[in-house]
Formats: sequence, structure tokens, C-alpha cells
Amino acid sequence: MELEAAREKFVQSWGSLGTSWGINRTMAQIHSLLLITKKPLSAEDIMASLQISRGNANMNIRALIDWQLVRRELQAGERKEFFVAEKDIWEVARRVTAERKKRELEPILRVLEQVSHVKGPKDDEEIAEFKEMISRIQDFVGKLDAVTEKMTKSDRNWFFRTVMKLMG
Amino acid sequence: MELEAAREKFVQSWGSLGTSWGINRTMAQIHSLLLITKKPLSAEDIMASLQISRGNANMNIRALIDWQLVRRELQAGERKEFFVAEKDIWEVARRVTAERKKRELEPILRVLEQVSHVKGPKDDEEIAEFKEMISRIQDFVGKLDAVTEKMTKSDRNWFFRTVMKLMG
DNA sequence: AGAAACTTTCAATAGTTTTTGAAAGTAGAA
DNA sequence: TTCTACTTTCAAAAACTATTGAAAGTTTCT
Repeated sequence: MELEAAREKFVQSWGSLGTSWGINRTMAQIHSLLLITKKPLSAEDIMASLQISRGNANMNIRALIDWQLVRRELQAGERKEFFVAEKDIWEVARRVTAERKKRELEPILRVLEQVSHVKGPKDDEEIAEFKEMISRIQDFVGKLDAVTEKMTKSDRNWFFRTVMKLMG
Repeated sequence: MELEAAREKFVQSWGSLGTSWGINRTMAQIHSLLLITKKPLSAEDIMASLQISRGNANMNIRALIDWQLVRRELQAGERKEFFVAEKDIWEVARRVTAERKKRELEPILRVLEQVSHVKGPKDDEEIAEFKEMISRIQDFVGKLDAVTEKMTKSDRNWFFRTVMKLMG
């Protein structure tokens, strides 16, 4: 495979992977384009390379900056902004995890906490069963939340050591 | 909060959480309804409870069966089918992980493998950089894949011991 | 201040995914 | 075999999400 074809293929595939990760297609494509491009790209470069509109490019670049997966970089003597991706894949994973923890785990934990306080007669079978189920889910999601919290606070060595232990 | 309100709230929230997990809203709602309902429910029961059409119910119940999160259960003397959810939340996590590994990690690994064989002059800087990046991503996704593989093959004790170690 | 070089916004449009419900299919009972 | 009680399918509609591009906004330079 030629370099251009390989880049194209990677960008497209990373784009569809993103879709399953709460990251939209364009956002993931911009990210992957920046991942495999050493030098900073301008909005124009990205628009041309991915054949997307200015508005779309702008919106998704900002989303990537929001997720801390991309940062602005100014070039001496240039007025426009350039963008570079976080290249350390462990950092990328960490930031995606942090963002998803905030957007998904934390809200569901709040709901679980609320519904666990369901009121009613003490001897009601149904209430007891409901509480039991909610409490098991709370326990599980809570553990997941604690692990992701730990991960977002640790360095890459912790991660690799951990993975090695798990696989061993 | 009253039991009915709590159930409703849980079903709605689990529904929106599902959306971020490759599970559509209705599918996640049916799953959560079955999770908090001890007795098997028929398609009619599910339709009435979630106010959805027959087609929608049928389609998503089948998807849940496909993911092995729900199973059919026949009731003596009844001609229609009833459904119950897998109630062990660790099993649920394991099955969702197995399904996502298959749908997301495996395809991207295949693409990474392909694009890593990019051809061109040995001393081309760009090719070397591209290969380096792809290889780092391959390494990372490969580790993730190995961990999820291990998880889907292990029992719940492995999981809880592991989580405890990670959090400790 | 005014012009040029950019970036951001947003209403309209396009594209995708989900949902509906009526019709077709299937299987048990009589 | 025919009736009946169900399940499945699928084309059309609705709902949702992403994209465009022109206009408005901002910043920098002279």
C-alpha cells in the first residue's frame, strides 16, 4: 500500500471507530489526520484534506480542543492558527476516559443515588428487589468510576504496569 | 421517591447511558426494564410499559438476545414468549465488552495491520513517521484487546480481585 | 480609523438512524 | 385443514444528528 492510500485508510477507519466512542466521525477524522501529521495544520489544510466545510472544521476542532486531544499552536509570522494533536496514545486514552467518566458515569451515579432512596412500606417485596438491583448496579458503576478516576490521575507507567499484570 | 417514579427514572437514564455504549435507546430501556423486573415479561408487556410499537419491541428484543443480555423463557400453558434479563451485572459487563471487542477493536486492528505495511523508499522520513505512529497505536489497541479478551474469559472473582488491586 | 485576514455562528439542508404499523409469516389447537 | 394467537418483516415516516456556507464577529496591521 502506498503512503497516501494508507493515510486515507487510517483516517477513515479511525473516523468510524470514533463513532462508537462518543466522538463524531469528522471529529475523529480530524484527530487522526493530526495524529499522523507531524507539522501543525491550519483550518484550511484540514478542510482541504478532509473535504469538509469551514463551519464543520471549526466546530470539530473546537470540540477536540475541549477534549484536550488537540491544541492550538501559533507559528511565527503567521496570523492564522495551527493545530497539533496529542501524539502520546496513552494521553489520548486518558483524556477520552476522563471525558467519558464525566459525561456518562457521573450522571448515572447521581441517578442511582436518587432512585436508591425509593420510599414505601418496609416489607414490600417489590421495593426490596428494586433496591437490591439498584444497589448492585451502584456498586459496579462505582467501582468502574473509581478505576477510571485512578487512571486519569496516574502516569503512563502505572498504566503499562497494570496492563502487564492483567495480562500475565 | 415512589417506586413507580424510581423505576421510570432508572429506565430513562439507563436508556441514555446505553446510547454512549453502542446500544440504542430502546434496546437499553428494554434491558433496564427487564433488569428491574423479576418476572418474565411478554412483548406486549414491554410495548405497554415503554409505549413503543410492536416492530420496535421485536427488533430490540432480538438485538438483546443477540448480545446475550436477555433470554427467551417459555411459560407453561402460554403460547407467547416471555423474556428475562441477565441479572448479574458482571455478566452484563462481560457480554457488552465481548460484543464491543468484536465490533470495534478487532476491525481497527485489522486496518492497523494493513496500513502498517505501507511501501516506499526506506529512507523516506514521512513513511518512517507514519509507521512509527501506527505501530504505537497498534501496540496500545493490541493491549486493550488482550485485556478485554482476558476479561471475557475470566470469572467474576477475577474481575473483583483485579478491580480491588487497581484501586488499592 | 479602515481594511485585510482570519474565526465563529447559525439557519437551512442533507444525511442517518430509529420507529411505526400494517401486512406477511409461522406454528399450535381443534 | 382452518382458525387463532402469536412473531417477524419492511417500506414509509418521524426524529435526530451532522454539515454547509454565507454573514457576522474579531483581531491585527497600517
